[in-house]
Amino acid sequence: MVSNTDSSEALAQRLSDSGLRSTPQREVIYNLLLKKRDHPTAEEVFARAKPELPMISLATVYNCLEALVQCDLVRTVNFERGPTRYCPNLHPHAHFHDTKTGATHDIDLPAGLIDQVKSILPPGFEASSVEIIFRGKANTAPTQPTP
Amino acid sequence: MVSNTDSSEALAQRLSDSGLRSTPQREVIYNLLLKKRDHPTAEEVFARAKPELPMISLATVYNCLEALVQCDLVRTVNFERGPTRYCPNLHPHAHFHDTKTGATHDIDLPAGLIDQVKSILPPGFEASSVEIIFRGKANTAPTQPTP
DNA sequence: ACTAGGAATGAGAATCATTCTAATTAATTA
DNA sequence: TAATTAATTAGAATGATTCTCATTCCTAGT
Repeated sequence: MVSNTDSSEALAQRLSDSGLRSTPQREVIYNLLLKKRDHPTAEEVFARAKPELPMISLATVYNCLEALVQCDLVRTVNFERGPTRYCPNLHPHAHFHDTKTGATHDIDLPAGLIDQVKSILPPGFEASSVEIIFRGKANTAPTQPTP
Repeated sequence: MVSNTDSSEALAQRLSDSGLRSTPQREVIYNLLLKKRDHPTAEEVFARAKPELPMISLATVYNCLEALVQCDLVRTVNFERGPTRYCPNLHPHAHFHDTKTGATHDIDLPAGLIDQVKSILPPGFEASSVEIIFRGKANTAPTQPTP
C-alpha cells in the first residue's frame, strides 16, 4: 500500500522539479482531488479543503491548483465558459460532458487515436495537444440494486 | 452571384424558423461574420459593427450573436476561459488554436472521423456532439510574394 | 389603417470566475 | 541566526457576460 508519506514525497518531488514548494495546502488539495475524482471547480475544492484547513483562502486554492497543473499532476477542463474544472491526470483521455446532469466523465483513449486524429491536419500545422470533448447524455447505470 | 436580398431573406427565414425576428443589427452582424471569418470575439464584432450601426450596444451584439447561434448559422468556440469566439458554421470542422499568435484556424474533418471518434465511447454514452481542439504552432505560409 | 402585445434594442448595473495587490507568515539558504 | 525568497491571506480589481428596465419596433388582429 502507498503510504501517505510516500505520496507526499512524490508530490514534493514533482513540485520541486518545477521550482515550486510543497506546502500543507498543496498536499491537502492534491489528495482531495485524488480522493474524489469528479472534476470539481475551484470553489468546490475550496469547500472541500476548508474542513481540513479552516483558514485557507480562495486565492490559495487557485494558487495551489495552478501549481499542481504546472507540475503536470492535474489537468484543467473547460466547458464553454463555465468555471474551470480540475482533474488529476495521467492517462490520455477525453471528456464527456453530460448536458443533462452537468457531470463530467473521463473517456480513456485507445492508443493511436490521438495520432490518427492529428494526421488529418494539413501541412504546416504542428499540434502539441489534441483535446476531445463529447457532449450528450450518459446512461451510467446506477449501482445495481439487488432484487 | 448571390444578391444581398437573397442572403438577407435566407437569414430572415432561418431566424423566423427559430421564432426570432430579422433586424438590421442581426443582418449586419451576420454579414460581418461572413466577410471576415477570423473567429472574432463579441467585442471585436462590436467594433466592426459600429461603423455601420453607430448606435449599437454591446448587449445587442451579444443578443444578435446568440440569435445566430440559436438558428444554427453560427458556432461558438472557446479556448480555456478566454472570450467566446464566433464562427459562421456549416461544414463539420475542428479548431486549431495557435498558441503563439492566438489565431484560430478551421480544420475540415474528413467524412467518418466524427463517427470513428464517437465509436470509442463505452456503452451508455450517447454523444450528440464531438468537439476537437488542436493546440500548437501553425506555419501558415504568408501569401507568396512574387519574386 | 389602428392598436394591443410581444420582441428587440440600448444603457448601464450586476454577476461570476479569476487575477492582482499588499501585507504577513513560512521556509530555505547563506 | 539572518537574509532571501516563496506562499498565504483577505480583499480589491478585472473582464466577459448577463440582467434589468425603459424605450422603440414589428406584427397580428380588428
